[in-house]
Amino acid sequence: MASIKDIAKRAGVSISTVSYALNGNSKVTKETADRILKIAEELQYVPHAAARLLKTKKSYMIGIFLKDFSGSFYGDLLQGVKEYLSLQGYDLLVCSGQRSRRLLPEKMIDGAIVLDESFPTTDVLQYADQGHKIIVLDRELQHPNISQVLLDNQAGAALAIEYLMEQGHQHFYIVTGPKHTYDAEQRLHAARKTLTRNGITDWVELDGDFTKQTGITAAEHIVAHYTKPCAVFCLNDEMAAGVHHYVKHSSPYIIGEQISVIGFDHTELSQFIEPALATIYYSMRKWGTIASQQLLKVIGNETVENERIYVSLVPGSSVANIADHT
Amino acid sequence: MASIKDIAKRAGVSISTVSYALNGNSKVTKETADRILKIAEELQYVPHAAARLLKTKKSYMIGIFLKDFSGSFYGDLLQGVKEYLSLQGYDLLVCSGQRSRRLLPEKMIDGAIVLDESFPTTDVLQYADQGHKIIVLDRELQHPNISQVLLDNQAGAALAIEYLMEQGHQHFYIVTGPKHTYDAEQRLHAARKTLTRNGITDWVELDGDFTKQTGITAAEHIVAHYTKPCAVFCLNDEMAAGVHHYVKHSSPYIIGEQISVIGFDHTELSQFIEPALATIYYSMRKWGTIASQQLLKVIGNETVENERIYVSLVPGSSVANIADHT
DNA sequence: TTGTAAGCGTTATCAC
DNA sequence: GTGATAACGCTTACAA
Repeated sequence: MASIKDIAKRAGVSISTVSYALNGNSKVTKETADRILKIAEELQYVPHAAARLLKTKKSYMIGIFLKDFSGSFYGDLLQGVKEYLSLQGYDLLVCSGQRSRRLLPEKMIDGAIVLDESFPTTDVLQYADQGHKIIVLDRELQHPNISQVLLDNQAGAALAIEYLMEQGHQHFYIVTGPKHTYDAEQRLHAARKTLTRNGITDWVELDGDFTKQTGITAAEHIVAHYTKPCAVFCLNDEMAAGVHHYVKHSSPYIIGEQISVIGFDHTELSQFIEPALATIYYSMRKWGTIASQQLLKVIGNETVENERIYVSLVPGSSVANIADHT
Repeated sequence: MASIKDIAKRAGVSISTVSYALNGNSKVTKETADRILKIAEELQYVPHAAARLLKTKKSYMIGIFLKDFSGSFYGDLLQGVKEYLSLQGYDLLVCSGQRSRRLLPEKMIDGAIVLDESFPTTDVLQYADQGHKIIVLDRELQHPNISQVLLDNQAGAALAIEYLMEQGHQHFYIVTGPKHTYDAEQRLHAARKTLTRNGITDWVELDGDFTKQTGITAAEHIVAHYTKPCAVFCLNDEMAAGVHHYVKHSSPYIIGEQISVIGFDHTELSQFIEPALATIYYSMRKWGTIASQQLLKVIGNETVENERIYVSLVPGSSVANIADHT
């Protein structure tokens, strides 16, 4: 494990000269620099990241904190983050779990992107107070060292409900998401508001937690109490897939006829199932790109505005048009 | 940003006493230790990871290197790795891309798990030569610092082909995977061998690269040349989903009747589509767990045997039983 | 039981 | 242009 000291010895120069040469400092003559570089090559020299970091206080690594690694949910988001950071000379570390959160205060990473509701807000704020730069994707926080890049959940939920109404629906179910998570709460809030604003009172809320299983459980209830055509707004696609599956295989009803379903997130799954799931689309990749842009700006001490990721409706035959039937 | 120096000053002791207290060394009296701990708390002291690493040469971080973050493919694998490592006091960093590969030689991580065919074998070997510990999930390598945990692709492919034959099939397609990737090559090799061993010569290989799109392209070919019932072995589920989709929506044929399909990997998708996709199952989570167990053993300088992850057949109605028709 | 001091591998500020 | 040397924050003999 060669260090600059070894190189210095071999080249017959001092370690500072080696350091300069390695970092392309023009102080050192091209000749000695070349000689040093060659020796470094021979010795398979690799700088010791921790030592450099200790001195420079810049790791050029960014951490993104996720609740877990499950599902295909984050693939494109990560891809977006990674590509942008890579372009800017930063590395991405994907982290999950309590322990890894210490990477930020321990200064292993230059900044963090948080999409993990189990990451306590008090900790986020404390780190920010200590001068660490953070982008939050899952909560609203006002702090000079924190910036937000949030989904426009409210618009999405409104779009979903309005679409169902346009198709003639009047009887609704909402399958909710995990408590105390930003996206789920926002979606639920906007769905209620949109229904109410349109004078609709006939809706039932069923508990969900964004898993397929709770979609199935919700569907059991809906099927058991079925009396008339209804529309189900699942606060994410995964639950919508659960509803879809149960209705299709364990009920006499047909998705897109008696029972309509719409989801949220436009996951790959939603486009595979049949009939195709109506859902709310947004670009995961863009979300990631913008979040990382913001983070690097914050790190560079630029002031940034909070950003919002816009969403759009993807119609699907999982929603019946019953406008004529009313 | 408090350091042990600040704590020492405040507590009126030396930095070594602080260090001892912080690390629970019994040398220091409970009283002073408590006092120091309390001050550390007040000052919101967090150790500087790089400084500690520089001295101890142990980061207690493990890196797993993936080709990309796409798809839901790795979720359970990562979960398995993370959980085991966490139990053992290690942190997991999920990495992708060239730059991050330097984490290993730069000693930021104590070991690596590689599942990324674009990670050059020469680099892997070089790092191993330099004393770094590595587990490979995607190639066969003999080196004291490297251990392998490989899927039993050959058994899986044989199971798939045998299943198709049991169901009476005699006319085959194989949709292949990306060139030069271990899993794809192994699967293809075993499929050919199994067919040949059973005296079957009627099969056609169509190029694929594990994406849905190449499944669709393959399906176009199969449909265009359709003359008699046939069975398609896709070397992964994603392509099988592509075949499935195309046949279902853009051909007069029916999956599980004229055209049978079997995949590999037992992805979530495979169980959502209809008719359910026959496929080859293995536990991603177990793969991850075993890989991380092996890695920690290698790091602890234990010698380990290479491991294999076993697979099993998951029948599905995507495969027709045409035994009676022959 | 506590303090002193060396050292981990770099970078960076000075002299020379 | 090059070389000592201090410093980054921590651990750990060794001394007191």
